Amino acid sequence: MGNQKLYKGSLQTIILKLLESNNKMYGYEITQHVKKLTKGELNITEGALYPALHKLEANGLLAVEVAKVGNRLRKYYKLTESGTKETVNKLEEMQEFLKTMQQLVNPKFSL
Amino acid sequence: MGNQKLYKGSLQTIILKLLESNNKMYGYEITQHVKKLTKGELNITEGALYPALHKLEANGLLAVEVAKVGNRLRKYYKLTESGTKETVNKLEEMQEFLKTMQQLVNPKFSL
DNA sequence: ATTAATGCATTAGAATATTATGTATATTTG
DNA sequence: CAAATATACATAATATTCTAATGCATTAAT
Repeated sequence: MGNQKLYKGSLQTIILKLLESNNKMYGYEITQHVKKLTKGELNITEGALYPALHKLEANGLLAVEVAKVGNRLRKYYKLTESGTKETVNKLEEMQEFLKTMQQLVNPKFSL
Repeated sequence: MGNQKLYKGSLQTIILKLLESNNKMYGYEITQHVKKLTKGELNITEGALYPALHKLEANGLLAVEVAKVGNRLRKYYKLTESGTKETVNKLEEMQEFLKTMQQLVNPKFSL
């Protein structure tokens, strides 16, 4: 790793995209999913994840559904209607960002 | 804009890449260059730029060369040897990051 | 002559993350 | 079966990095 800081600012978008694809997920599941998807490159820490989830919930983009599995608590998050719309925006912004950054650092171009 | 926060963490890399391409640049020049290159999408503020430049300098990646243009002060920054090496690393990390993020948000894939 | 642009810089505050810590249950392994 | 690891939530202290605001001074444009 070492480039963790590049991911700063993209956590919300990542969470929203995951929930768009998977309908509902719980916190721990998200961290493991992302770890696997990125082959260990991105490790979401709890200190980042839970505040992010709570904020998205407070902003009305996510809804919570508590489930009891065995004797353990699990909080499933899913997109609200508003969250689904916002996901589209955030993904567009991300694509725009990636395109721009790609241009900026492309070794083929002299800036 | 609105997606400025996505650029968080990538400023150093952007600066290094610009200096790799242009040999030497001064602060204001960097902001204008980036603004133009990104068609106004990324506006580097002074409060972000100067601390970043000073930090890169303190870390030995940049060297300063003061010039007087007319009656005005100008500080040209250029890569040191160590800075040139670090630029390669940072650009590799950035490419890795962009690739990973691209996968994460690619609408073709269900995560 | 006033405004906008150029050029440096710092400070207060916000946002976002890392690291450490806390609590508790469930599973694996020696 | 005991200990370690994994699962699952969460918060607090701290660090980093940025925006917004402010400040100073020179130069160009209207």
